[in-house]
Amino acid sequence: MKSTSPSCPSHGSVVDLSSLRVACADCSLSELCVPLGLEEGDLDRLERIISRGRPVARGSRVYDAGDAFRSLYAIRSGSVKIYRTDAEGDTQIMSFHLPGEIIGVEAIATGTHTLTAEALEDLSLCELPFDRLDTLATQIPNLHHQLLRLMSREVLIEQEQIIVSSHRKPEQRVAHFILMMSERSRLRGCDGRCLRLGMRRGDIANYLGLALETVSRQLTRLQQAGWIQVSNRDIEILDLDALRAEAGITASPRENRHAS
Amino acid sequence: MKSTSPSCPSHGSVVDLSSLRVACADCSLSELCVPLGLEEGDLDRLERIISRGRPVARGSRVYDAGDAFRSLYAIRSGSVKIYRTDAEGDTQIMSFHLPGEIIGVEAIATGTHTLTAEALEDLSLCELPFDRLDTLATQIPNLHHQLLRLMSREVLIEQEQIIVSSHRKPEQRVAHFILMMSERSRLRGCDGRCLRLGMRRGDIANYLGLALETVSRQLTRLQQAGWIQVSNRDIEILDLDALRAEAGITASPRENRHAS
DNA sequence: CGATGACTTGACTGCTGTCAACGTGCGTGG
DNA sequence: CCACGCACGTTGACAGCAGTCAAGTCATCG
Repeated sequence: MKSTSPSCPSHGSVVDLSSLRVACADCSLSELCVPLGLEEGDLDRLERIISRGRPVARGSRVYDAGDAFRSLYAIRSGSVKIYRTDAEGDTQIMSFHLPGEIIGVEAIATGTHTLTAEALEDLSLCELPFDRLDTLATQIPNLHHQLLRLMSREVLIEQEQIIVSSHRKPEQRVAHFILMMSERSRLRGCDGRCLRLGMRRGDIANYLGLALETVSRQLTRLQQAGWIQVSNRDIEILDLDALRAEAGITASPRENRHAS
Repeated sequence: MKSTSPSCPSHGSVVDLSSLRVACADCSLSELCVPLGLEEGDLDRLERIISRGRPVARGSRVYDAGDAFRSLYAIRSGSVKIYRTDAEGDTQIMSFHLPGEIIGVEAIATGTHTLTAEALEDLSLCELPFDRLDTLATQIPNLHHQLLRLMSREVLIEQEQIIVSSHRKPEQRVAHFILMMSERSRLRGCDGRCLRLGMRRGDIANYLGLALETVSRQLTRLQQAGWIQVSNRDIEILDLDALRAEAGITASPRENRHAS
């Protein structure tokens, strides 16, 4: 089962540390992040409240369920899994997040985190204190809109997940998962054909509501069909159209989901 | 299989038409709706942009997928199902909504409705033009917060649904569904022990990602166990604790989900 | 009162979860 | 540098449950 390992430069190389101090305007992720659509001066004011480059080691938490909600976080590098632990002690993974994405939104309503965000790899984050962000939003209409859109987008993403996890069969879920991650990688500037999954098979299975073995079997099935090339946690997409067909994707407004 | 029909006054009697013109402050649903937390004067300004009492006949649409997004709608009476139709023509029900709840939030990000909202019964709605609401929100910080919380709550609700539909077994899904609807009825002032479901079995099945027959079987099973009493679309809850146990509910922050 | 659609119940099949064994890669320590 | 151990991943066997198909019952409305 040894195969030509899909070797993409992707994010094996973490963001250069020297870049951690750059301004939002110069950040390679700025198009994905909050500043979108802001004027020069407004951007300045926003930047003043953001603290950049907070590092989080793999396995550590960005925030824990039960923590008071203080900030949103923008991921600069690394990836995050967000999960909920119920009273029985089962954990249920709600989402994975890649650089350029903003996490913490779900806590705005309650003021308390109900979910836990854990680093799948070493992270670097930008912290956006919410009270100040909120105050600023009342002064900068564009920022206000950006916040609303951010949350509305979250709703859309979750709707997609509801459909996938309640109406799709295992093969469709796995294919969809690969496509989704690929698409989001592409937004970050990666190839899109190649992706490195930061999470274990069990995490994927949990996220998709499947058994670990089912995910594994589907991956080998997709590989045997020639649609993808799997090597450990690296996946190369060989036949995008076939995968799309497999996922049951037709003409959904995909560009609206993780891009702005 | 004929049974003592659970006869609750609930919303068999629709809201008195004469009440449709009342101000938000006098509306029995005001605690569930936007005005929450607003000052006297602010409420006035908000009310001026709301048009009240738009009727929608059962089976008609409040908005259609593809429509331009113009307004949010608060439900005054009746119930709504919101669904998505994919390119294969399959419809997938995303949510049901009861009086006091606000629909349309998911379209804010894109500016276009991606879902269709259809009346399960005759409806009366309040329309909240979004551009004016949005403008007002920049002037009234509390309204701005209320909008954010509204959307964040939507995120929480959908998270719950993701968990239920991807991690729970059929018996848990059905039990959970009954509890959820009951809880939301209770917020509207109904008994909570009795509820009338406006939707068909097929709708419930679609929503929960199950086969129609599975829903039916689970309902009869719950009835045979003595937890509930089913009579057509009326359901009476006989043993709340047993149902909760069945649903796998333990100590989730339930009060944060549909209440403010 | 009949027709139509909604719901229930039954029989059966296929798929997915579970359990279990085996393979593989990686890091550690000798 | 190699050997070992451990965690992760894959593969196989099997059983149970949910989906499908089909028939039958019930409610609603003209």
